[in-house]
Amino acid sequence: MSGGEDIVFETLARISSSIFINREVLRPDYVPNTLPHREEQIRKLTEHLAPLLRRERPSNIFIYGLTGTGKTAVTKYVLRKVEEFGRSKGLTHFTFSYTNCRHDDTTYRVLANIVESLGHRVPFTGLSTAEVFRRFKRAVEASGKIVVAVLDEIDFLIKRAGDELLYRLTRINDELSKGKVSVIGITNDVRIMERLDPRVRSSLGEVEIVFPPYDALQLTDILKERAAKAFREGVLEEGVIEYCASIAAKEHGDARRALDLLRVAGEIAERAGDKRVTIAHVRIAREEIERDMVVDVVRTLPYHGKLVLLVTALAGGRFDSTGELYANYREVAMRLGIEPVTQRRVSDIVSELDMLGIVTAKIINRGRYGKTRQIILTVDPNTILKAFEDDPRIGWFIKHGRD
DNA sequence: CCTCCACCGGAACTTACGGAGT
DNA sequence: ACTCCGTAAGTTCCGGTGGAGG
Repeated sequence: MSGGEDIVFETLARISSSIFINREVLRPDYVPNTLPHREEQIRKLTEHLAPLLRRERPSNIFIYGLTGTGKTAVTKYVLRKVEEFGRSKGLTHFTFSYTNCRHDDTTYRVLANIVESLGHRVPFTGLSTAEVFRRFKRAVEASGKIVVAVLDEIDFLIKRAGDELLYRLTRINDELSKGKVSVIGITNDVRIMERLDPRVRSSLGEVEIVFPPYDALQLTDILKERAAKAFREGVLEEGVIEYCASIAAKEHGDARRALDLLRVAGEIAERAGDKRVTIAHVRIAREEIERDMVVDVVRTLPYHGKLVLLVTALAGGRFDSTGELYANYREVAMRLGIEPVTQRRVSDIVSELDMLGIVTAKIINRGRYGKTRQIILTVDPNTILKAFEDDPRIGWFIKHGRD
């Protein structure tokens, strides 16, 4: 037992001293103290929140930008600073609430989350939405504060639940005698506004802030700054940062991707006991991230989603029409003795896989020969097949079932 | 310039299920 | 114990639609 303890301590000491000083600064939810190339967005957001200090309700704000362009980081950063500033002046009449609508994509859960951030408990199911809304109003009035509700990835909420909640949130100030509500909506879907009721659109779009993607040079700046805090001096081989930045720049300037690559590359070097992080480590990291993503998607997918993915991988990762995919899918489902779902449902599953980024589904028009979607895997088909090995039925099928 | 294919994608509905309030 | 409600997966029905071929 004492021997085991020694091994643990020795291992920890060895590992903790090799590569990283603090790897947390490379994690996607870390909010750094400086955000390079986002000065304009920070200034704009701060200006529009400034009325809080005069006890006025800020305008509703809409924030656009692709994934990994710093929307969430900038918002959290500014909110934190405003809060600090307010507290230093002894101001307590406003409060922020942050909800990620990817996880809470229903009216009920968003409201419940805001209410909880105001310090009241809401059961996670069982009440009617109307009841939760009443509790929300009561909570705001009881606090008497200006509540700024941040709805991150708001497109998930709109797609699943429509814009009714937003409509009510933007109009709730008329119904409140004490307290006020402002909304900050964050989205990476530029066209989501088109789906909204015109009244919601105009009131939510009072202020718009756009986050353009980073280019490779800007990504390099960001990585350098974080790397200085994350890694011990001199462990990064020449060109590693630039390599991560160039990969991420090709994928729509996603800073999260770049940071992930750098962190995982460091972890791989660490596990291997290497003294420096090299470009070879980054290449391995890229594969490992892809593998983890696939395993994760495969695990959480509904059953027929798995089948669709399997069929696509078996076909070499590509279908030129939904009809072709569906025919193959039916075939495999029958052979597994599973009742196939309708083509309509498969069409939705393809959209879901597209959103997860594991396939791209491009609409193509073939004139007389109709309009359909071309489905292409974004990852190696073998990675998918490997990820299915643990599944009892599908794993068996891959090994023995096909001829 | 119009047609018409092979789908796309919105909407309303069903079924099964699990939790809350009373 | 019973009712009400939300969620998730799936179905049925159906009105669009971009562009190659006539």
